This record gives sequence, C-alpha cells and structure tokens, in this order.
Amino acid sequence: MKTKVTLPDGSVRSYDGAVTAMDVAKSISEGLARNVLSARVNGEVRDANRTLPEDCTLSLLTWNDTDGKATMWHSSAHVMAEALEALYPGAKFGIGPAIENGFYYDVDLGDRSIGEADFAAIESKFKELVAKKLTFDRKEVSKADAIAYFTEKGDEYKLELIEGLQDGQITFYEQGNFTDLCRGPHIPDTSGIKAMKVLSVAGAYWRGDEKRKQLTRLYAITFPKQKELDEYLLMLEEAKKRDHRKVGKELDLFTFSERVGAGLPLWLPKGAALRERLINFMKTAQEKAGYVQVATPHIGSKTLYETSGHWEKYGKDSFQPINTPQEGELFMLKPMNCPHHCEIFASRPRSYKDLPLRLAEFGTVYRYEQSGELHGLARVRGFTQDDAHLFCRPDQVKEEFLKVIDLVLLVLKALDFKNFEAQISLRDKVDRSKYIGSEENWVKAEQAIIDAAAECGMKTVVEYGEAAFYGPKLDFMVKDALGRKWQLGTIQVDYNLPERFELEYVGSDNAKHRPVMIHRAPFGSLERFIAVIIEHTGGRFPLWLTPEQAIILPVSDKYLDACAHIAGMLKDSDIRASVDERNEKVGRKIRDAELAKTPYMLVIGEKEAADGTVSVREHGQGDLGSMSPTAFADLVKARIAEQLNGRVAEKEHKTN
RNA sequence: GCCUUUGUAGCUCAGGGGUAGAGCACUUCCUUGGUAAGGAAGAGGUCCCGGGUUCAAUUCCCGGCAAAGGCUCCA
Repeated sequence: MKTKVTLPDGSVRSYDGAVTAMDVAKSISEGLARNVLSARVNGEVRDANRTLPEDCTLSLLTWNDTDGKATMWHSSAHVMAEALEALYPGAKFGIGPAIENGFYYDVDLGDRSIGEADFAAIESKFKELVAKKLTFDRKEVSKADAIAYFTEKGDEYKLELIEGLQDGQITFYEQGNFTDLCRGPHIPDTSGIKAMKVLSVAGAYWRGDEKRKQLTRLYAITFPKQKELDEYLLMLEEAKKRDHRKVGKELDLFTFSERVGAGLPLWLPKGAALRERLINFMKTAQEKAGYVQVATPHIGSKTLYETSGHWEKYGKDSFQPINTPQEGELFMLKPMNCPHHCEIFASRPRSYKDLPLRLAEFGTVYRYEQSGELHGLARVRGFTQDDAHLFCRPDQVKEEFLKVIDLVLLVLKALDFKNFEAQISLRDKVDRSKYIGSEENWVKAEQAIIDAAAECGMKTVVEYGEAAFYGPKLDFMVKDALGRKWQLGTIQVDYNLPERFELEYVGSDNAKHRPVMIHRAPFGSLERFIAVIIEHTGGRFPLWLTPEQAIILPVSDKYLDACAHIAGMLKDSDIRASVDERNEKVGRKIRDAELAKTPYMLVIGEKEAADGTVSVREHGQGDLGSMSPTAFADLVKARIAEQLNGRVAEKEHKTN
C-alpha cells in the first residue's frame, strides 16, 4: 500500500504504507514537525497523528495558521479543564471552545466560585500539567458507553450534549487524568504551550439560554512563546489606553452622572462642539443631496406606536408610557423617529413628482437597555441619530441607495476609515413566510441593493436570512486602527411602515400608490460614532473635527499681547485656537499641549513678536520652523480641505 | 436582568476596626523662563448610599446604587 500526499504547493509525495501528517512533516524537516499543531486533510482539520487516507491533499497547520492556533487553544481548554477538575473536584463541564483570541471553558462549580484571586492557582496548575508533555488520545466510543461514562461522572451537561449526537460519531479525547467528549482535533502534545494566562471570569448561561443554569465561564489564552503572551498583554493595554471612556474623560468631551442616570451621557462643551461639527458636516452633505430638515418632539402618543407596530413588538422592553395628570393620555418617549416622519409624509397629498421626499432629522431617541448592557457612549439609553427617511417610488430605490452609499463613503473618508466592508442582508433563501411586502418589490429592492453596492465597487458580503421582516438592508462594518470591528451606518428598505400608516402618493396614472420607505443613518448614532472615532484615532481627531486646532504658547508673559493678536487673526480665519496664558515655561506648555493632543502649537517669543511670525510645532512631529500667521492659516485650511476630500489620510500614512 | 470584580480628594491610586494618605490638577507667592514636567506654601474628603455587628465601622456582614469584564437581549 502506498499513501499519496499532495501538499499546498502542488508537490506530490509518496509514502510506503500508512503514514500520519506528523510523519509527512518529519520527512520534510524536524523543525516543521516540532511546529505542527494539526493538519488540514482533504479540507478537514484533523489531528496530526491520525493516519492519512491513501490519496489526500494535506496542509500542515502551525501557529501561523488560524486553524492551527484554534487547535492549540482548544487543547489548552482541555488542559485548563483538567486543572479545574484537580482544583475543584466534582466540577461539571459545559463546553470549552477556542475563540478569536484564546479559549474559554464553561464550568459548573456547584456552590463554589472563582474570582481573580484564584487565577494564579489555576495558571500554575495548568503549567504543571503542560510540563508533563501530555498527549491527547482519540477514542471512538459508542453512544451507550459515552452515556455510561458521564452518568458515572454525574455530568449532566455532557450527557445533554451526547443526546444530540449520533451513535458512531462520538469521540472522546483523553489527556492525563482528564477525558472529555470532543470532536477534536488536538495538538500532538502539550510541549508547544509555553505561556498561559487566565484573562477573565464571567457568568454564561448554559446553551445561551437565560432560563437555564448560569455556569462560570473562564477565559484564557496560551502562546508558544512567553514573548508573544507579553506582546498580547501589551496590545490589550494599548486598547485600554484608547478606550473612549478614558480618552473622553481626558479630553473633557463627555461625562456621566449617577444623579442624571445610567446610560444618559452629558456632553461637555468640547464634546458638544465636536458633535455640532459632525452634525454640520452631515447637514451640509445632506442639503447637497436633496434632503430637507424636519423637527419632531421627543415624545409621541402611544397610539402612534400602536399604528407603527412598535408597541406590540417592543412595548414591554421599552421605557413605559408616561401619562398626563388630568386626561390620563399615554405618551411614549420616542424610541425612533420614523413614525413621526411618516406622519409628516401623510400631512398632505403627495404627487409622484414630489418623490423622492427625503426627511432628515438629528432626532434624539430613548431606548431601554438592560443595565448590564450599558457601555460608555457605545451603548446608551438616550442618543441622537443622524436619521432620515426617504419616501420614494419602487423604481427609485437603486438610485437612492447609490446616493446614500455616496454619503456614507464621504463620512468614512472624512474620518479616515480605510478598512470597511458592506454587508447586504437579504431574505432567507427558503423560508419566506415571515417577510412582509410583495414578492415583486422584494426582488426589485434586493437586486437594487446588490447592483448599487457593485456599482460603488465596495468590498461586499451577502448574508441570506439576515434581512429584517420589513425589508432588506445594507450595513457598513468598519475596522478601527486596532483591527476591531464596528457596525456603523445602515440603510434599510421598509415596506411595513408605509403599509401601516397607509401612506400614498398619486402616480402619473392618477391612481394611488404606496411609496417605499428607506431608513438610513450614516453615523448610526452620534454617541456610538464618536465612541468609535475616539478609539480609532486614540483621541487624535482629524484636524477639521478636533476641539482645538492650535494653541498659542507665549515664551513669557511679555508676549501675551502679541499672542492675543495672533489668536484674533486665527479666529478671523475660522481656526480654533487659544492662548496658554499660564505662568509656566514653554517646555511645560508644550508637554501639556502634546498630551492634550492639540495638532499645532505656536510658540511666540521675542523674535516672533518682533517680526510678526509664529514658530509652528506639530503634534507628534516637532518643530516645523517659523512662518507668517497667514501662511499657517493656509496650511491648516489646506490640510482640512484634503481631509474632507479623503486624500490626506494615505499621504500621512506614508510619512509615518 | 444574571455572574465575577470594583467604588477612598477634580483625576490616577495607596491604606486600613480607633473619624485618612501620595502624585497630578487647583489657589497664592517667588520665578520671566525658547520646543515634552522651574520652586515654595496652601486649600481640598459624608472613604458611593442605607441598614447590621461592635465600646468604636471608611475598613467586617447584609441590602441598594453606579462602574468594569462577560452572558442574554437589541427598533
């Protein structure tokens, strides 16, 4: 018998008799064999020490492969479980998968609990086990034997998992003193695990069901080198430094108050001004794109939300209605702007010539979020959407999508997001019972979205079954500077509300027609959007957006008058600048301005005061030399113009 | 809402059964200094809130509230 193996580079190797992936690795090089964690055989990831089929394609997976990492983390989860079983006898185990960064294991400790203080003990037990160079032995077992094993052990979670499996497809993996129900694959042995850290502990419902028991979920990560763990921990520190809650406080942008209430942000002057700039940016762009601005109140009659259907669907999970003292009328804090906008559409007869009608409002809405769900500005209970509703004819959907996409791209460019993709959410391919609206309209709209996205040449993924019941949608996902994913802008087609509000327009045929409604919010919400740009930029906002564009630093208070004069000139050029009048040395003023992330510092001393120049220093760059105030103003304006056209970003990146 | 952790000066944090500390920020004074921290003095606290144990609680216990990390949910 011969085994024929095709490697990723296309080369074919032939072996006598049965071989494993590990054998193949050894035949290539000892070094490779040491690094092999698992293998992809005919597309399936398997243990490296399993016998290969006679004819197969093989990729040897190491730490450099996502699947290789996942194998090591999954094996690490088993070892951590063994450690937990040793430290907490009688613990029962749920599931322990590898995740994007590391792994976790869900465990039922009975009435015991694990806190951060216990991490060290778990880590040292883990290291002790790993040092034994444990191997993972795969065993195929019958369903009856599997049930017998875990009945004996008294682990009802594993028994429940086994129940869902087919006899003949059940495998156990055994390492050291620990045997687990597991599909595999696993690493050859634990000698490659050189560093381990328990990261956090949290509660997690068994099978994600809040009605079932809450298990203790222990998150951890392992690495093949201590240095890599150190780097990972350093990266986590970096992310912490960019945390919008921390940066927001440092830059005096916003705050929260217990007395005002959780999840209700208070915008400080600098933050409020930054918000205003974003709003004005969007307003200007929307005006150019043919939107009209409307304004509606913060509450609306409960009847309005009964009409829209929101009351029935979300009423229980909303802030409860407020009532009037005399008449007992019920009002809702508005959770969304669309019902109000529908009423504006319905306020008078509409002709097809009026369409598309684009109603825009920076509308503040209030949504109840569970207390545990609140998170800085990213998840709040009161927030302002850059909302608009487009009422159009079915044949205008694509054109409107194109225009909205343009708007979103403008935003992404102005904020220096280069890494993004569009997700198109369509109907379930099979089950169409839950969707409202005619087949014809859906087909048309889905095609319109796909075409519009294609025409813009965006990186796009299509998800079937992700559409809302009322229409298909397109969401923008961006990656920030640390590679974390965020969902920002959204564009959604809605067939439901026009129906419920019985919206109509008169067509060219003089008959009544139902308009299509499109919800869209390029920022999503200002709160969330600002949170994302803070974390993306680390607080070093684009020049056009930043709170203070320049700070003027007198070398001594003899030059305060000269500084005031420069400040006035800059103000006339619409540049945001102030004078640091403190009785400190320039070195100190520069340091503070650098820490405050002020883009430009203008030093004024004897020389500048005499010849009317400014000595310019750029944040993070250092001294740029001196120039006239006008030249500086021009420089700032040119920078801003470039940023708003989206070109400066790439340039800056190259010089960095 | 649930699990784990946390709550001490404006900020970052130390401390601990006998009514409290540091650095930065702040105020005043000295200093007038040229590209990342000049010096000195001073002021500032309901130790998150409520209850309990104790001769005595900021510290220990219980209950709230808020925050952090998760889970669940999300128009």
